[in-house]
Amino acid sequence: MTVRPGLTGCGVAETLKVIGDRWSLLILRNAFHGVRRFDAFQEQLSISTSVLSDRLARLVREGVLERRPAPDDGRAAEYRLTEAGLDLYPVLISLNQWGDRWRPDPAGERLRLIERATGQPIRGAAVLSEAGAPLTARDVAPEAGPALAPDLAELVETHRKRLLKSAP
Amino acid sequence: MTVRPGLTGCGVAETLKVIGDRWSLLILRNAFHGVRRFDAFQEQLSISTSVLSDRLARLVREGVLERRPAPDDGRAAEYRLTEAGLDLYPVLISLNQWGDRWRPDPAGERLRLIERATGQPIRGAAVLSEAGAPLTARDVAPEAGPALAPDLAELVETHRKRLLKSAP
DNA sequence: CATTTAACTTCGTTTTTCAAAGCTAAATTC
DNA sequence: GAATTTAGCTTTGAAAAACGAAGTTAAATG
Repeated sequence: MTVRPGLTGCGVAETLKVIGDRWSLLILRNAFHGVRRFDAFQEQLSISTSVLSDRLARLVREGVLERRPAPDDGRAAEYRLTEAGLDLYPVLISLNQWGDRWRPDPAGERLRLIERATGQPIRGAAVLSEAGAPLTARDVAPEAGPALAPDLAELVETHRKRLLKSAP
Repeated sequence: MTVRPGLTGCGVAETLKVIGDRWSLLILRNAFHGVRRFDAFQEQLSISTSVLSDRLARLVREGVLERRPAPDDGRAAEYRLTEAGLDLYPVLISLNQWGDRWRPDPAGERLRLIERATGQPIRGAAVLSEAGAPLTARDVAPEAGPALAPDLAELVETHRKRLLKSAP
């Protein structure tokens, strides 16, 4: 996970620096399913101890998981989602949604997500307008802010101008 | 990107098989910013030609990008987002949103996303209830469907029972 | 027709990732 | 309280991936 030139200065790149390897998101998926212990993660994912150890340590360092001693066993540790970790929920839900839609399983549904308060299935992840209406990529135009990486900013502005000229 | 045992049978894992490496999401980010040509991707990302070539071919094979001859230059090819590719928009927006919130840049905003129809900034990505209200991870309980990987299903059901016993 | 350009391939090297085995300290069993 | 098991790492040699540089092909340019 070395930092490469040109891969910073954008929210996507910054997030991928934290969870953009092949294991972190699967570890976090399990964390969202209530997994907390080293051996429970390892049992689920067929991941080697060295990699799991490394990934957990990194996620802790990045503030996504919190490591605390297990209350019932002095050897064991619990890894729990922090507020920042919980805030990755839309990422996981949107990944799950895409997989369900574009890589469906002929055997049927994989995961049903139910709103606890009502017992109803949730609608899923969406990009929303200020008014709360769902938006597609075509409905949105990006604008470079002051902190955007310069080469990306140029790209974004070119794209924005092109969008302005085409049909809204 | 070898398929590992136990990393299938879940929407998240299926999606990560397509875009879960270090480059694909950055390539797609640029595609959403209007980049279409091999050399334009390469200029933006500091990626080697061999890896870029491989990733683009994979994304085409997976149905996320479409490769077509460039209309203005017989040598060149254009890589454009397919419907499936456009449908990854919530993934990218939620990644961007997390990066902006938890890895802010002191210099200010990076990317502003504007709804084209209204000119207003968008609200962003969210997980929604059936009624359209935003939900956090704590508001949702997962339920295993018939196609969920068996070991994950066990986990999910355990977690669901635990949730039922705790405060809603 | 010689040169440049777009988009790859190939190749040898460096970097990263991996699985398997070993380690340590706490808990459990006898 | 010695022996064994367990949780959670480290270490290590091997495998995989990514890298840059050079080579390839076919179209465009001059």
